[in-house]
Amino acid sequence: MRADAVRNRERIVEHAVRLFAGRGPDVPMCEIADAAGLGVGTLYRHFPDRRALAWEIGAGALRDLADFARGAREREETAWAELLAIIGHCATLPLALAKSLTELLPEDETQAELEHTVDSLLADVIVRAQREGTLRADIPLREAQRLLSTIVCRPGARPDDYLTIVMLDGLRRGPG
Amino acid sequence: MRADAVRNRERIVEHAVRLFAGRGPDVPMCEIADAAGLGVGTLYRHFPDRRALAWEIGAGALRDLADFARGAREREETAWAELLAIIGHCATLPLALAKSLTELLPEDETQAELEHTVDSLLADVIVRAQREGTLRADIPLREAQRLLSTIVCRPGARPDDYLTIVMLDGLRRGPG
Amino acid sequence: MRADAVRNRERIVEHAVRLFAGRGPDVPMCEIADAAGLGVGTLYRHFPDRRALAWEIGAGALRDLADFARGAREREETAWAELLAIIGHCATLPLALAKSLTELLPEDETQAELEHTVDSLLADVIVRAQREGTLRADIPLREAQRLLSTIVCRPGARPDDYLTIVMLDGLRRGPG
Amino acid sequence: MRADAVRNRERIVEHAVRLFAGRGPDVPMCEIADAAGLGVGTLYRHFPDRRALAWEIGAGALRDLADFARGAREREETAWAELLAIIGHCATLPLALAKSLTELLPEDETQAELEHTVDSLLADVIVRAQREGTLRADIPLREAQRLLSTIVCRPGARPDDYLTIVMLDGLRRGPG
DNA sequence: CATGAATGAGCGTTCATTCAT
DNA sequence: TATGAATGAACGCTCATTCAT
Repeated sequence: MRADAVRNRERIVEHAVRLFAGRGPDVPMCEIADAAGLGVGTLYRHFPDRRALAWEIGAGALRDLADFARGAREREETAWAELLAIIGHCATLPLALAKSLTELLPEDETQAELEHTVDSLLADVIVRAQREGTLRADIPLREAQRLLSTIVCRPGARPDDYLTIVMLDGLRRGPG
Repeated sequence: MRADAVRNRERIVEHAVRLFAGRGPDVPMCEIADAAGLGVGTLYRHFPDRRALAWEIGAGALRDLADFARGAREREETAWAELLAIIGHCATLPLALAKSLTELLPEDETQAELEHTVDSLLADVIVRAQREGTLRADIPLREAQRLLSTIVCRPGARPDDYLTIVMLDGLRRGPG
Repeated sequence: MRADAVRNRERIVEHAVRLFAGRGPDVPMCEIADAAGLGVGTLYRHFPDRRALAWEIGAGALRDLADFARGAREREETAWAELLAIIGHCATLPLALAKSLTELLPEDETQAELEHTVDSLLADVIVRAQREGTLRADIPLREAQRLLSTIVCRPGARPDDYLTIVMLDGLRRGPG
Repeated sequence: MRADAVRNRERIVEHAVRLFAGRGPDVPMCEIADAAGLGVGTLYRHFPDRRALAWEIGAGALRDLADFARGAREREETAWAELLAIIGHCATLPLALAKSLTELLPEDETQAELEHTVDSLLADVIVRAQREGTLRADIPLREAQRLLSTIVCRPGARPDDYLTIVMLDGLRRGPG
């Protein structure tokens, strides 16, 4: 792929993220193209339809998250610390956006696989944190996953906002 | 207003709630009309545009919430119990929907006033719960409001789901 | 017909004239009804459709014009004076409106007959004026009719405005 | 702009003139598009709404008129001859149409300017014709302008029809 | 490969007309 | 008889997508 084609693709994603976030999931495709300084045709060459573009954004975030989660395992001492790191990192990703975009659009193979990978990685940290006694153990894995993903996919989530703090306080150790 | 017109109006709102919730804020107006077994014209006679319909739904939920909050104050012994009751009641209202709908649409007088009423009522419970020592006091009022509204406006929020439980555990008494 | 029904009918025509004139031939029927302080149903009881209402207005003006033209013949000494009187009277009728309304709508029996009556009366004055030597005779009857009707059906026509004056100067006696 | 796009634009205007003239200012936009052998979308790409299309037509006529009036000044010997030439030329322009279209639609900057230009050019010829003694001088400039524009913006105006002839006879020299 | 013109299905909305109340 | 609620066809306009240049 030619260097400028790569640059174009990146420009598109970049501006799409900005516009989707700022103006909702219905921004006209041609505004995205305009913002990226390209013709619509070029946009459609890179992404065959709106779905593809949306998913590119979602996939990017999920890939990034998966990478980070793998790295965290090596960097951090405890599973709890991993969890904190992951939550912190999530705030830097357009997860709320990714969620709203992928919710709208029907699933496919790759999508399912990537989401599954992320789920597994999270499940892994959760289980280990519960085993090491830092994460309360009275919550079923499935529910813990949903809970964390809800927290982390809020629009405007920050790693140190009150909701996150309170939730972590509620999650630490256990209800006793 | 004629009896059947009232019934029609109710049918419209009812089906609109269902469809907005199930298919997002962009459901075609004519599908809403169809679902209610009416012509589009009838829908538009009752609600001059999509905004009006959306706001009817949002306003309905907020009014209900405000009524309930006032009632809770008389029924419950402690502010904490009030809070639990309110959160429980919220799960019966289409608040996530209301939020997503009103976010889309520009503000107006009544809207602002109603939202302000709800805010005040919530602020009131929060402050009293902090005073009585059941709600942790290290969270500024404003932030507590945002936090609660985030919890309660989640799509699919339930008064007894894990997220709510954990959050309440995190909120009770304090961080110490 | 009951007295109030007559009053209603008159009110409708009256307000229809005002609204057609002020807001063009597309004013919604229900605005006309509103303006007359009646329900649409009542309007439709009196006039089966928009055409009927439009034609009522046109017919009213034409009838009035025909009556006046007949009267003028008795009151005035010369055909030229009749012509002046008729033109003067036309300015008091909503002729421009009538024209724009009847232009839009397909012809019918009565309509044709009434228009024919008016045409005949005008033709009569024209011919007599040409005979008596006050109206230039180098204009074919048909053309003179069209010319006069154009002058007289202008929106905002006045019997003493410059266009009328100049035209009458051009018409008097002849080109020689 | 691509060559075929230019052609399309011209085709649109051309058919719009025909249809507006034949069927009034409310012809459905999609009929205009159909007549031009194009999709509605194409029509709307060239003219963002009905107003824009209407104004294109009006502006075209006014521009043409202004150009012609300037040229006439050089070509003709007397102001009266200029006037005749201008009136003759007007009959080739869709002025009645332009008038009916621009009446419907609110003013803007360019529109006002263009109309002002035309007014000035006409005023100029009128004043000079009155000075040279060929145009009767007992009509105020403003009124002469209105009078001429009424004559010339009639639907179906012809430079040699009786109304024009009579009016010119009425205007020549003076009332004496 | 990039462009942006063309397409047309689809949605929001209006309004003439009908008819239950 | 008067009313105004209901209807739905029709129109203006948008935008995803295609494809000629």
